[in-house]
Amino acid sequence: MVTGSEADAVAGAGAGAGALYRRVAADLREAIAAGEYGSGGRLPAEQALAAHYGVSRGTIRQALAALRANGLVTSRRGTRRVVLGTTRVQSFSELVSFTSWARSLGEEPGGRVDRIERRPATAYEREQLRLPADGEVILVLRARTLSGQPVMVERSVYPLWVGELVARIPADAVSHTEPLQEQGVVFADADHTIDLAAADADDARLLGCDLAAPLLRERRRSTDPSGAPLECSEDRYMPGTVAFTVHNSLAGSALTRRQAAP
Amino acid sequence: MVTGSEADAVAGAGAGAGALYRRVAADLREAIAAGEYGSGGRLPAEQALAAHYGVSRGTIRQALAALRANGLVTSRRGTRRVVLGTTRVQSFSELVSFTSWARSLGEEPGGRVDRIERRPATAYEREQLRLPADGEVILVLRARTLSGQPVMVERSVYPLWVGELVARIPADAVSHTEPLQEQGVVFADADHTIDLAAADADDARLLGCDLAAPLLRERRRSTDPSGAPLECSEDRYMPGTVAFTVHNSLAGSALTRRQAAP
DNA sequence: GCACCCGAGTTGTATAGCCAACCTCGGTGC
DNA sequence: GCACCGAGGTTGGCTATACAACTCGGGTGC
Repeated sequence: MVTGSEADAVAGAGAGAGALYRRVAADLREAIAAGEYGSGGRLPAEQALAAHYGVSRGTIRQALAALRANGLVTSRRGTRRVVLGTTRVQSFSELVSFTSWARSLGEEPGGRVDRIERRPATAYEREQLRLPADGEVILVLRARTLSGQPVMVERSVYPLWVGELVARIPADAVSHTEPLQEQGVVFADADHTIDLAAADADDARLLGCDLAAPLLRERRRSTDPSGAPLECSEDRYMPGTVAFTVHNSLAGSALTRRQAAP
Repeated sequence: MVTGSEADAVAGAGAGAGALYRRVAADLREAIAAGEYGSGGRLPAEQALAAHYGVSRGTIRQALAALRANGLVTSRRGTRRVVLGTTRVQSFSELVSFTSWARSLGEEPGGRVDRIERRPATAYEREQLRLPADGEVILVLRARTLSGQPVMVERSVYPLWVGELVARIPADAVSHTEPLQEQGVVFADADHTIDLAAADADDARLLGCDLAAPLLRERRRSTDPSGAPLECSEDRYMPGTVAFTVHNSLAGSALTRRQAAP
């Protein structure tokens, strides 16, 4: 947008997310995606945007910081911001949840629980889930499909209080995060580690690939808003079905390279 | 820190990076890494930190936003921040540059240019590097080692003005980004796509693996501070040598899942 | 003993203003 | 034609303030 002459552009953009700066950010995202400034084009100055949206410069800067973190625009002292790309940005739920990701692509996601077991936590799991020495966990092994095609095997390890909720979900439920959310279990932060793994017997059986076939592996540890560990999962994807993308920049980044564990 | 009673803790922490909030952030990072608040412990309130460091609450919030983006602390309305992890955070250069990453781990990085060619850009490269229809590029194929062991094959495609600088670097130079930086070529933003690829003849020869062996692939597009494309690279890692880690949260994230290209 | 409510503490959002650092571009001088 | 300089425009950084929204624990009332 940023074309009209009135200052109520934000109100006109609809009551999106509550915060003002989020609505401004969403509007700018749309404008960029629509190619309103072109690729490599320049954004209006902060002051101009502030005047247009009828908000303070601080609010505009908050909105622009979000766009910058997503790799949509550059940002350097002395020059107007430059459009880097028009990449559509996915919401957090599309990241943590295979289901909402698939749906946002127009694909038909599916899932089927293969096995649930309750057992003592391994040392690794105790550390990740911050459990005591005699802590127990619930492991859920689940095959995930895209339009009927098996695409990923998910091994999620939950602390008991979450696992017991998960165990009550029907085995062929498409989504697990949605029913959990309804019961007040909210995923807020996640750490991901991406590398490569060889298919074991379960993977081969559920994905229909050979034993020891190479798979793209994503290990994930999720916490709720209070920082309490909710889940510790290992997902293995069939090659050629998904890729992970990350943006980072000089001014703060979330991506790191790591030496693989032995 | 946050233990003394004086307000000049920042000055005492040494003249690190110029900006105040960066120094505060660095100091808090250290304190967290030292386990000063424990894992799952609570940080002091913003006001307390502001008083301690002798800065305004706004500056403290800037510092804390950086920690939060790196997944070190949570952040929700109504409660003090909670320490999520003590993950060491790498600088941007350790991400874009294999060399500084390896050095920060105490490993001995190496590199050897295998081949340099100048050729017309493919359609994909023209789009990524924003080149005209008859644009040309310089391709550099390079093997990278860790303590002598071949670990990664790097295929970097540069626009001519960068490629000509790269071509002047000795074939066995350890780092390419450092000499480039000295000549004013600064990497500021990068988009990464991570998936899996099969080794081709070059990979097999340089890495000593079988043809079609599975490799972890990272495709990268880097731009300079003005948003001008600098590089468009495809790196292939031997399995078990590196993993990529990412943090994301409800409040803005850089990671996305993508459907693999056909 | 239990549910409820209220209030203190804390972070989120928004505003306003100031100065420094920096980039760009046009004009000047040679 | 070329190098240099400077003015204006723009973002980065920092401060101060105010209020809203939320968490959590303790006290009250039943």
